Amino acid sequence: MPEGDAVRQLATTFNDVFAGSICSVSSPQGRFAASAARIDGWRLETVEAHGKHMFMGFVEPNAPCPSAPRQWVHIHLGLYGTWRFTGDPSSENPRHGLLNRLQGEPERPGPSGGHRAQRWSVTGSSEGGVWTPPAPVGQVRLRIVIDDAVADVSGPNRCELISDDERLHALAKLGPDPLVPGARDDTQAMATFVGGVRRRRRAIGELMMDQSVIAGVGNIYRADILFLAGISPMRRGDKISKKRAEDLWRLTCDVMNRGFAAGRLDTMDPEEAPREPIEGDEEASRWYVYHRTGRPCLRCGTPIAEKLMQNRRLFWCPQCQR
DNA sequence: AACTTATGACTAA
DNA sequence: TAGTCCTAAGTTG
Repeated sequence: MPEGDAVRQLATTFNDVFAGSICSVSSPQGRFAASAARIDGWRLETVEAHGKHMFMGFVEPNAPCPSAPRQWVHIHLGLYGTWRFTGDPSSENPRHGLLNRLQGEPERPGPSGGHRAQRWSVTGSSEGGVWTPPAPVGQVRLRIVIDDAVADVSGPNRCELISDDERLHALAKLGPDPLVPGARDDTQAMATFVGGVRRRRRAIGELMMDQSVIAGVGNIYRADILFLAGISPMRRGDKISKKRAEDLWRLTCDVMNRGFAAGRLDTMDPEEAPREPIEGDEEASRWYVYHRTGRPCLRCGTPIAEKLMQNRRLFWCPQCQR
């Protein structure tokens, strides 16, 4: 159940642990079997994230020319897709910062840090120096196995094998991604977002979830970022000033990058979090308004409101957001 | 066993 | 706006 920060984390994990390796690709569940067979034994070259979409680029290991076309596995996890990872406990592959960490090494800072929200375990059987991953659990659409790690995805909304052109076509439908490095100060990206908002009469609460306006924002971020921006989710895009829209872009970059760096979708500024957990309001230490219907706003005490917007639950503070 | 919920997005009407 | 798709976990009976 990811928003853009989690998808970018997943891409980072794949680049850290799986990229460069020859992969056994299969579909234990069967629904991706034909496509999996086409790239079984290929090398995973690179993994890219844009918004909630992930593209895994595979190349033939003995491709005749270095610029041979890739085949991309295009994954969109949707509402409840998940990846599960398992690593060989005896692996000493230095790429596995993650595995090292799970075996007790201190956290590694930097851009590759923070995989905490991912489901990793270190297990499987080893005989004669050959690691065998555990059997897939549940409905595994796609399994990718390398020498000392396995990744299983279940429940993806989309899982398809596509060409370079098809990938570009998918990317063309997406708005700017606030998690692309440098996005905050990318005047082009900001202008695209600001234009996408101010050109429309639709409510900003809907526009923030529209992946063609801004890619990667989901139901938690839209609620809490609009709270932090002090903007009512019902305000029409064309009724938002240029300056407010620009501030909203920078705020979104800041908040989502914090979530990405932390490996956890928390929007709360630690300074503002309640000093002690509030009975029956556990969300209050993570989020300002998300999932806090009827609870007092952390800033003004007004009960948090809820209504359905585009069939998703929307939360906001009627006092703080105008 | 049935029902509800979830950080999503598409299509038809 | 309603229906559809994808899956697992939690709650209710």
